[in-house]
Amino acid sequence: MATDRRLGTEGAENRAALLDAAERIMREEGYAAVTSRHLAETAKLKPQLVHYYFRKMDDIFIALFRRFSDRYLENQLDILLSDTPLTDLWDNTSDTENATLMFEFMALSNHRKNMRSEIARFGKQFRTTQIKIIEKFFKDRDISGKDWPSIASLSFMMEALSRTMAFDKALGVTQGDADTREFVKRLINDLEILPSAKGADATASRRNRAS
Amino acid sequence: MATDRRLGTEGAENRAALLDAAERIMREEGYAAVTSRHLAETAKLKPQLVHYYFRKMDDIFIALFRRFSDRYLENQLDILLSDTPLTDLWDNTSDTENATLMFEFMALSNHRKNMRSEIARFGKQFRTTQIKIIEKFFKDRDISGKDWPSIASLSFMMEALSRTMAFDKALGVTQGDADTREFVKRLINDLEILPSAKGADATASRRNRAS
DNA sequence: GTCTATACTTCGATAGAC
DNA sequence: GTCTATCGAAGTATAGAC
Repeated sequence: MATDRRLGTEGAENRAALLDAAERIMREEGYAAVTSRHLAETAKLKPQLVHYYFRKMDDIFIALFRRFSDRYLENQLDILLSDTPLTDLWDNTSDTENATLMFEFMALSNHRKNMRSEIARFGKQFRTTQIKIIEKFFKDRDISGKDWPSIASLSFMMEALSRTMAFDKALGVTQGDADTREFVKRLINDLEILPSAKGADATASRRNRAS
Repeated sequence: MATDRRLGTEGAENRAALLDAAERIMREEGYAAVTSRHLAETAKLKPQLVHYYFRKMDDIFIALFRRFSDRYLENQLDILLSDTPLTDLWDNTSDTENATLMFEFMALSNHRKNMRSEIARFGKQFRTTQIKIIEKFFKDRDISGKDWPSIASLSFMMEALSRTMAFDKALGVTQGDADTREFVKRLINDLEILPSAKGADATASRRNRAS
């Protein structure tokens, strides 16, 4: 049975190298290309080392996702303090590199079921913060809902549009892309140009963001 | 080298059984689980038959995608003649089964590069028809753009929202989901309730679609 | 026209050496 | 604490039998 087999330490250099390699392979060739041998080769290490640092292949994906999501969520928190949170939120989700990787993780979760809960947890946490950011923004500027969709809905929409745009771009499907980007950017721009209720005039410090 | 090895005929029953099995595996376990042995087992056939009907594993995915996309596009064409094209378009893209499968194909295209062009071609064709449908709808009802986004953009947005909703649902991330669905449904409903310019009153024949 | 026997490649994993 | 020798299982693919 699973004995007391040795395992590499968390801080080890080679461990990080393997994670880096795994991330690269996932992005460039898809999760299914992350095999112990291919991974080792990419990291310029012996294949057996993969199983020294990660007992099972699953563990690589888990560790990699943790590293990815931790960074992502941390990054997202900064937006709470931003002057232009909507723009930042939009740019953050539109980033092709991240979107590609996230896409692979989502696909992976359909293949390795133990990844599901990890990803779902991240997704919820991400959306929750996102909602907080928009809420704060609306409150700061005294923007009321009117016939707008709810904040949660706005949050979802922003994410859906930017994410899909990133996916489509990767595939090469571009109809409606530019128009939508412009439409959203203008909407965001118009909203962010409103002075904050807190007193400080935000418009002065803002660069012109007409795309 | 690649000799004149035999190959099963297109109409063969076992061939269809293999495609069915492949589709099921893809949906339930992800594309990476479609291996010759697992596939054969699912279809209750000997593993070697896989390579009799599909010379390479790639060929299965190509054939499967063709079958899928042909049906999908055919289905989409019917919407052109529908009384309630927006609702149909929305429902069509929201369908979880199809969305899941499409998602897998997209992920697959990052792993098997020869799938990319297939999928991109489908994506473009799908979006093009979608744009035509909305164009026709707007024309029929004399709806003018005003400060609306362009038709291409509307098309993109609808697809993005419904697709993302289907993905998120599969993952279990639901914040903003219900609100958005309601928001879009109401929007669609309001638009479709307008009488067609062609004379015939469409509203009479329509069921009440308030979710 | 349909299927099987078989070869060869790659994968994940562990026990044990340094 | 780090790495290697090695194994059994699973993967793709082809030549040849029915």
